[in-house]
Amino acid sequence: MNYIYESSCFDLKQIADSGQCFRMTPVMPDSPAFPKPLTCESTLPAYEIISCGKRLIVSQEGSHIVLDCQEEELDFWKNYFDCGRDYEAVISSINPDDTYLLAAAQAGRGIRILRQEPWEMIITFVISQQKTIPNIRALVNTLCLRYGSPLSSENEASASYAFPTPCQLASASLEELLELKLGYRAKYIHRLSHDAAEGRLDLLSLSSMDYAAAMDYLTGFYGIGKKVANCICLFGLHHVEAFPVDTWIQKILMEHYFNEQKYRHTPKGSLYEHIIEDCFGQYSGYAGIMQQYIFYYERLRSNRLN
DNA sequence: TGCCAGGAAGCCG
DNA sequence: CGGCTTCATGGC
Repeated sequence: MNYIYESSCFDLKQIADSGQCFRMTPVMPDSPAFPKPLTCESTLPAYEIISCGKRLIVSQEGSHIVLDCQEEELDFWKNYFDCGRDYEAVISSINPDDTYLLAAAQAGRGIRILRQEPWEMIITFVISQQKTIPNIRALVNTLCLRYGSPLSSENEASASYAFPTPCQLASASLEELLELKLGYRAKYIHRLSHDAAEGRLDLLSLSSMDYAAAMDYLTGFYGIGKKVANCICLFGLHHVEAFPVDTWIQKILMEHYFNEQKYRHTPKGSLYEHIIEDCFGQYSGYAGIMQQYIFYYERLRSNRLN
């Protein structure tokens, strides 16, 4: 069934390119799942998304977002896209002196911070370390095909697969994971799967924690450092105050927010934290959204969006 | 054209 | 701070 959601701050392609979700699969116009266009001409991007074992076909024509899903799952998907938040207001709150952030938010004004499954985010961002985004996509997809459950479908050949549960992933041996070219991340994934399957990593409890507690909890596990924990918090637990610092963000902070004089006495180890506090602390409680704008913008300008 | 060094949404010991 | 899996990319 098709449902329409209206928003001027929503862009499927920007969301797909924003580096938070690696399972938005473009649906080809020749596919039977491709949505019938509202108007005759525009048949632009359509994507399939699987989350929590649910399936959505989503497409867009201007400010009309077409959600093709079961009626009882509509609220789930609206929540997934963070439809309860006023992104117009977020952008309006940007400090007018910060011209870089203004430009970034303008370029990525259709970005949403998705509410993805915590377990999927844990594994996805453990995989992400020292990998390119296309590479991450391929690896996550492989895990789903190999270990995930197919969703109910007429023909099995074109079935969509859910992200594997902890138990399903734990069924893979370390050698098996190494064959998938996961490299040194294989041992992290192997142990995390067993931790989750056997209850040492308590996903339910994790979901009830606030940002600080979740960071503390997550970084206690093998293979999860501060950066990955922040990504899990931001994209899996919707702690939008989380501000992951990767190599792109480091570059941006140094090029656009660093001041030689101001930080000349700041220890190198805490430099980024200080810059973030000084420049993004004013967006108290939602700085992570600004992080996404600048991350997307820098990659867009570098022509690195694939 | 072919090769190699540097780097990729980092983390562990 | 060195090491780590693999591999697409850019410079020479």
